[in-house]
Amino acid sequence: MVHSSLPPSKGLISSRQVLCTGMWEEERYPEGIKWKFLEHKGPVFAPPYEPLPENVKFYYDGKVMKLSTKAEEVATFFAKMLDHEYTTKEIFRKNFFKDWRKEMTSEEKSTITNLSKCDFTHMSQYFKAQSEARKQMSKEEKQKIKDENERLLKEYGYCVMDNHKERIANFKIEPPGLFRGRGNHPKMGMLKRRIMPEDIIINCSKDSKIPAPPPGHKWKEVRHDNKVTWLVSWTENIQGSIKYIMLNPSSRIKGEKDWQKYETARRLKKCVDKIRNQYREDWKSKEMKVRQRAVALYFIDKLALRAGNEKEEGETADTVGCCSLRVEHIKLHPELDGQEYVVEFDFLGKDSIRYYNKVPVEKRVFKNLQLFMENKQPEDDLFDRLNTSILNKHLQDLMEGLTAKVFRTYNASITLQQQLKELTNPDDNIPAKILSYNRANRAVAILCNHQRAPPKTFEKSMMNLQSKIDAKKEQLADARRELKSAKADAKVRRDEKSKKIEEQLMKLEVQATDREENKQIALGTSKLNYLDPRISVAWCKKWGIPIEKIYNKTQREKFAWAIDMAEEDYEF
DNA sequence: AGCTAGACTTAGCATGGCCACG
DNA sequence: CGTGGCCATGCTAAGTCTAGCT
Repeated sequence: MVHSSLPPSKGLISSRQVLCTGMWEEERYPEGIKWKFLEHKGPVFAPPYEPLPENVKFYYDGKVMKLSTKAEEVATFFAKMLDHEYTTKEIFRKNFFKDWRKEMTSEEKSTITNLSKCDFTHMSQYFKAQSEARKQMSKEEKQKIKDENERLLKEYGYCVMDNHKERIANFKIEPPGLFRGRGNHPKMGMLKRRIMPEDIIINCSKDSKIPAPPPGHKWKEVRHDNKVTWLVSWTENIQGSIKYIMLNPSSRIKGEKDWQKYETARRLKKCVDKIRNQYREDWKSKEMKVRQRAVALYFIDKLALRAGNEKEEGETADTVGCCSLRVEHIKLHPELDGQEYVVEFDFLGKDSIRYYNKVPVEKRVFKNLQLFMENKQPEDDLFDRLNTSILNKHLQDLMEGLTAKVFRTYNASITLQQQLKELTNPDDNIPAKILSYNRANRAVAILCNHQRAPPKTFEKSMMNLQSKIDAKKEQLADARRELKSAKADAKVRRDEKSKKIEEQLMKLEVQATDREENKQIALGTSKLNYLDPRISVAWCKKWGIPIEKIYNKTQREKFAWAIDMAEEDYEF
């Protein structure tokens, strides 16, 4: 209804044909041109601050204090987070207080000198009551909000890029608030300021209807850059980085890019043996730089580690990837649990997610690691002669378009394909086959270290499921007893009933197994970002599994190109 | 060669709507 | 008819990588 005026396949099929000849870029969009026409309505700004009602009080040092609007707004950000552990953290409090004071009037600044004397509890209670009231709203009131959201989406949520009406991913500007980084972030608690039209750069085509800034305001800039895909950008004040409004994954421009990514990974498949032989040779190189590069690449390939760019110290949480590993992140065990040459990894990766793994490696790798660690302090770089730029330049020489992250995509996708082959039992019914699919998916998630903390309700929900299973077992026993005692003419019907219950039981048991195995593993990220969707589509076709069992609505939209093009014999 | 800005992908967590169940 | 749990979705932080500069 709302998406492209053309079926999703149309543009893609024609570009596939040109892509295969390597002409796609040149033919449709010469030299990095991303579009010819781009029209949109601009961003939706965060709602303005609504001052608190008079009866909601803030107390300083036990006394009521009326705050200026600006100071009050920032105070409400803190009050809304009061239940969170991080409002007790020193860094969070220090950063918050510093930024809050900047918003205060000079009188406020001279009075409010100690955060510990600030009492936000009344404000906090007010917000809790508000959110409670929101939950208690009548159907009509809720519907009204829903309608308004839909209207907003309809007006601002779409753009026209070339001949397609496309969904925009994030057309709402991020509201102001307190920055919460992941892990031990040095900037946690800082004030994320309100974005104004004057901060906004609009990107659209010259011949489009240019979006109007809100009354009384101006855009920072309107530009017409068709070498980029974004519609709107602004500079964020915490890290000083640029934020963008871009298209939804279902859009042509994102879909084609995604497809290209998997095609690059498939090209790696063709030369990965050669590359592996090469880096194994390089373990013996006379040059330290070459050895380090070769060992790092081995880790990236074998363990699906991220590249590991350098980060500015003190600006972000202390996390690492392969090239930025430090001596303190690995332990060498000449022998461990009956295995030789074991490397024990323990470090924080992206999003401060812990990577912990004990890996037996080849003797040569082990000896090299010992060499790299000689005469170094724990906080020294393991690969002191290497960085991602050097590594990627090397990879580029091995294969056009090859970078470190392609190994993750390649290894994830090839693992899924292998595991599906290995685990799918042709005689299984649909739920059992889906369990096999999820297990294959799980193997990938483990490889990519996509872990999650077990859901808070995990134990409880497992118990609920188990009691459902027990009840179903009872029901089955009853049905069987009835079957036995039934008269001949009722037997067939009774038998059918037992069969149906049996199937339901089986389904529940499969569900329990799946959930148990999935306790600490997140499948979503690999499914969305690493697994060539054509593998899954082909598998569904081959075994007669409805695609809806594997991909939800959003995922089907994102992977429309694959659903459309992959046949059951597709090979990654 | 090294550095930084810029553009784009990948990531986990919070939220809220919906549906099964009592 | 209300409630509790689950999953889809939204949000935005945090990575990767390139291009362009010095």
